[in-house]
Amino acid sequence: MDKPHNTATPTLVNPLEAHLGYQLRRTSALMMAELGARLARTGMRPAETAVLLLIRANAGCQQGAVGALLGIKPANMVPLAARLVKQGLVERTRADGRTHALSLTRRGRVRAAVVSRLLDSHEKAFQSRLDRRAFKGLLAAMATLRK
Amino acid sequence: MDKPHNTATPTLVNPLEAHLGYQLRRTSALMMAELGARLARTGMRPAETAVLLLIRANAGCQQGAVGALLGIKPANMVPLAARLVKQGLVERTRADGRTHALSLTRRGRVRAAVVSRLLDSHEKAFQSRLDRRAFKGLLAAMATLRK
DNA sequence: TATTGTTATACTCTATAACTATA
DNA sequence: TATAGTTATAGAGTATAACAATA
Repeated sequence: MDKPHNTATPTLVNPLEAHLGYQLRRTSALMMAELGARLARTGMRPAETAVLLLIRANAGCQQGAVGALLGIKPANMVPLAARLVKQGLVERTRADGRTHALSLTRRGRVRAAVVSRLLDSHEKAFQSRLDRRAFKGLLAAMATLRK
Repeated sequence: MDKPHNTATPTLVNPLEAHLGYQLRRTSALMMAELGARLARTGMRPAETAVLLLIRANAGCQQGAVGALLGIKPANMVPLAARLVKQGLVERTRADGRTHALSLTRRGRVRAAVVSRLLDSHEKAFQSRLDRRAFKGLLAAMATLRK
């Protein structure tokens, strides 16, 4: 009974296995990593992408409204929006003295089309692992958890 | 047709609504925030909690094995484990010249019992919003997405 | 006075590269 | 030569508090 190199790592018990919070975090992290890899060649971050697509769908919207919908705090929207403006993707026009209306520039529309396709194929890669029923159930369950 | 104060924020269209990646991220963030609030009074972070409970369930395990199971890179395990040791919750014993075996100290076991209860009530608060079928379906769907 | 946006700053988690020591 | 762990550093996202300007 000698004990040689102890080559295989012993399989550990994971007490978090059946926890929603843990599984949501791991699954979300996996998808975010995959998305990040796809977005890398555009130089855009996931958060910037979300904001860009939201502005495309809501031309003239306010910065704060975008943040509220995506769960991004006003203080964190500032540098995020500034980067998009700096890249020439988003245009800010003064709506009144304290509000900025956001719209895509021509270049922003081109970029949005690109990232939209990237995002769609990313989503499809994961959705295709689930049948329609499981997919709908997953979205419904998450909506219930958030309500 | 005058335009008064434009009081209500116009409801925006969210083109990410039906995206798994987006919903997983939002739902995960919600649960993490709730967990963070519960853990606040213990002074522990979510990641530390996960490691602590994993060590409790696998006394004598290696640092690298814990990281591998939780998806934490070796470089990031170092300060995390060091903090647990520093707090007197985890004990490192030299297994061979290059491996550390991790176990809970007496104080670590007490702490683990506390955070375990906190985690259970956190989980229960969310699981109770779903019926058993939806809960099982949710876990199964996430397992499929990760496989 | 309430709302919109801003600045500054800190925290948590993650990522990479280069390194040491041991098997 | 491969493995376990480490150091240093950067990045992404989020949080809070204090503030200015405007309605």
